[in-house]
Amino acid sequence: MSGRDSVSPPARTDRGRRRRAAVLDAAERMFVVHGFHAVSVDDLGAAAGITGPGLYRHFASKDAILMAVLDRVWERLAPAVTEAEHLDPYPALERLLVAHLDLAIERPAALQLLFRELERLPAEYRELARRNHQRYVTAWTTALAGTRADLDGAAARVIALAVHGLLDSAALRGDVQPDGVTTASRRALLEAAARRVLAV
Amino acid sequence: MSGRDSVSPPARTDRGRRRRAAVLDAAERMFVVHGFHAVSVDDLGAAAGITGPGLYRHFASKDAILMAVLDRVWERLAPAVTEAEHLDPYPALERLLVAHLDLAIERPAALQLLFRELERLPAEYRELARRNHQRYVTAWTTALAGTRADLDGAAARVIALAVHGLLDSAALRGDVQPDGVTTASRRALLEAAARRVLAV
DNA sequence: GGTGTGAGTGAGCGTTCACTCACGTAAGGG
DNA sequence: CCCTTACGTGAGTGAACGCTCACTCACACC
Repeated sequence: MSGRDSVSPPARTDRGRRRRAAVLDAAERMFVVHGFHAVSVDDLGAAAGITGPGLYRHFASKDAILMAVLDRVWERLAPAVTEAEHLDPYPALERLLVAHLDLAIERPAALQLLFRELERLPAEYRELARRNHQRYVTAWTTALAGTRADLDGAAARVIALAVHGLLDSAALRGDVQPDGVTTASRRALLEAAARRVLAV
Repeated sequence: MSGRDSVSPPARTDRGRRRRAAVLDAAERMFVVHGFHAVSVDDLGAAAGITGPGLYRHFASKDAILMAVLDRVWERLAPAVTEAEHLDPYPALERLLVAHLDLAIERPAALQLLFRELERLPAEYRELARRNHQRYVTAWTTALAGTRADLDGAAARVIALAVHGLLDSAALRGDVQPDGVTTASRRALLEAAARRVLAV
């Protein structure tokens, strides 16, 4: 992800940039809640304040909107991954945990979206997205296996994915269906739960 | 869930029953992996050995197939919930954990399907499904709050949902994208992780 | 004040989808 | 052996979808 041109005409004005961001915000939320196929371009446009076809001034296709959403998620994660790859296992794990927790609280389940809609992306992009996701999981697995002598690589991978599921889905459900828990205390609860699983 | 007639003509022959089960198996897997909207009735039929329209001999609609899948999941869970509601907190939590773990290993993420596709179900059925799901979460929350003095109800609910996410998504990813971990050891890893979060 | 450009609209095209219908077939009880 | 009935097919229908197109509007800049 990240970088493909031809995906959308670059925004040239402030208004264009704001609209583009509004579309991505709406798309991220709606894709997560309803699924990509269930959201029509008319729905998307309406949620962003324009008509459906108006989207095509900002994005080349409906697929391109999904790709842009995933790009934006990855851009939030990439720095932590790069740092983690150059750190010792323990600080690496800390860095990754904080990054994922931040993202899960701020953009609930955007990562789940990546996994869920992967199959329907254009083939070339899908490979790129898969590689990035694998890089992310590998960073977690390496950091975890390096801090827990009782886990081999395969087991560490299972645990890493379990932690992702823990963070993503709990954050998502709290977001979609408010449950009277403040963001701060949800964050604290999820961090504590994740740390128990990771044993750090 | 469970119980609605008019959803499908009742199967009258053995062949009919086998076909119905085959359709549900295929639907559960495909809906989880690709999402309800991305799976056409022709796809579903083909996966079950018949043509798309042939499905309408066994189910009243595509929605009815989804409902039947969810019914089947709930039937697996309902006994544990009923039992848990009449047990002390600790044995109740054990019972629920084992039931969810079994389901997560055997039918990965079928419960996630419930949550994911809830929005698009017919309204009356959606309410029923929501109530059942809430009953399930409430059983977890009650059992957890009763065994952990440090958690109030809202916090226990967050933790319960976190455990569900942990179990469901890790089991799903292991199923969709095999990772060289045996079912038995995945189960053991997930059980241990869940117990750490629950502190039991 | 005309002119070029980015942003947005409304109508409509081609395709895909869920679903219907008329018809064929195979199996099992009388 | 036939006749009923559940099962399955192939062709077809209406609706919804993604997307294109012709056009309008607002605003910058010479």
